[in-house]
Amino acid sequence: MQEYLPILKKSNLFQGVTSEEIQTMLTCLSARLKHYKKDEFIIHSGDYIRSIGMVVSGTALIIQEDFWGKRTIISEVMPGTLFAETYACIPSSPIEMSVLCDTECDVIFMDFNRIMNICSSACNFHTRLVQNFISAIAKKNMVLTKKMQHMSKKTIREKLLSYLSAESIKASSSTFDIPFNRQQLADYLSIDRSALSNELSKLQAEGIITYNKNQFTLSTFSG
Amino acid sequence: MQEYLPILKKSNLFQGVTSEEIQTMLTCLSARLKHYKKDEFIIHSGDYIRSIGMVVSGTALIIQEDFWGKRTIISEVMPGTLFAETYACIPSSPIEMSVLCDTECDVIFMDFNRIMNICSSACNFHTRLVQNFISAIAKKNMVLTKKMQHMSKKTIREKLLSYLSAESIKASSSTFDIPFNRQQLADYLSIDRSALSNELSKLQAEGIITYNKNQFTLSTFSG
DNA sequence: TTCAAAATGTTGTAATAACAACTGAATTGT
DNA sequence: ACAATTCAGTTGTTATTACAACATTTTGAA
Repeated sequence: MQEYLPILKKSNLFQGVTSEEIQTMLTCLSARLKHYKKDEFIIHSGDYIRSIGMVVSGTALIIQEDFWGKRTIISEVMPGTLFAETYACIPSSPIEMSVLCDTECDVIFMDFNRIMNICSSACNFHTRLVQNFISAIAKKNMVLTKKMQHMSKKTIREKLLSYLSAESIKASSSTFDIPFNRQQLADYLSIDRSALSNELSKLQAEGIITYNKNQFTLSTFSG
Repeated sequence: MQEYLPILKKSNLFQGVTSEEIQTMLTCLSARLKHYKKDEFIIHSGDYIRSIGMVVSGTALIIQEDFWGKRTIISEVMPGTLFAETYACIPSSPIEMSVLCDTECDVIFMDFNRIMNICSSACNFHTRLVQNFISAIAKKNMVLTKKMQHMSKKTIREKLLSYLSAESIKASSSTFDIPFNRQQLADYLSIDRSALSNELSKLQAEGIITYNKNQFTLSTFSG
């Protein structure tokens, strides 16, 4: 498993932990490495999850199948990223999505109970691990909540203003840069790109915002 | 603080912990009780959060103010419910919402670091507390992810089928009950109620679903 | 049982969005 | 510098949605 230490070290879970400490931890957690072929399932929808997984080589896809068998790609899992961690925290709920290898993959599994139950053998960095883990879940939570606030608005205009307002507040300035290009922003808000461009133009024409490329400015007074 | 033990006992955080154990824990966590008047702020947007709060009497509102000062109610906090817990996990991010008393409120605050750092004085139920806490955050995460999957669909029909499909899979049956009335379902999916009713009628006319009150059945073959 | 209120369904219309097709600007690689 | 490609904005058309107003059904209390 040592060959993957550089990736582990960069991961959110092991942030701030040295390579040596990681090695101790992996033993302490009885982490196990498993290899998967392309198109192989790592997790099937309906499984009860007791371990968290981290892809350390290759990429996997989180997919969901609806009642009629139609598949939707929820997200892509890159090396260093955890998956199934939410369901590992709630052992009584079966997972409602599948994890499928997009390429050959190597995955490290760590038992959730071992993560949570501080080991008696005095693994000093365990507390740090638990905090990183909680932090990762909390961050995901934050990202989802924020997105939800924009998405729950009914019109493109409202969605946009909600998003831009949040970015402005985050930047503590009425002028700020956004991290998306137009297509990405449209995807993020689940709207059409051209409709987005169109609405931005209108907002600018009405003097509510001004923008240039990815830099936006909100007007203090709209009238 | 003893007067609130019944509420604490029923809360997610202290689930499965006896009243005596809770009292020990509260001491171990140096929990403190604070009283607020109606319309008083418990948390201001921009604050850095180090404690999680639990309302034990009264109700509070989670609100957000946008760039132009327009307020939106995000949710209501009832007795026994935690708030600000996500931000407590990420001390470097200021909170982006405010918590405002809707009525007079009593709130118990517990220091996040004390929750996370297992006390040396051998408080046996601490591990349980941490697990409950993580479970609460993970559940919120699950709820948000699920809702997001429906909301990210573009048409009412797609949103509805996504929701109904998920409920069907959860129930492991093509026939199932939903926990919402029409208005609540419309609010949940951020769509208009009459448009929702209308689309349900069409789906039934096309033989894709059948329903009666809150019981729905999905058709295996749509053609 | 009867009545009022609440919940659900229906219809038409105006507003809004998606989509397609296109233009022009900006960016990139050679 | 040039061509190729990506990115952003514009326009017109069609599809979808919100909204209002009303009809019907269900519910619950008197």
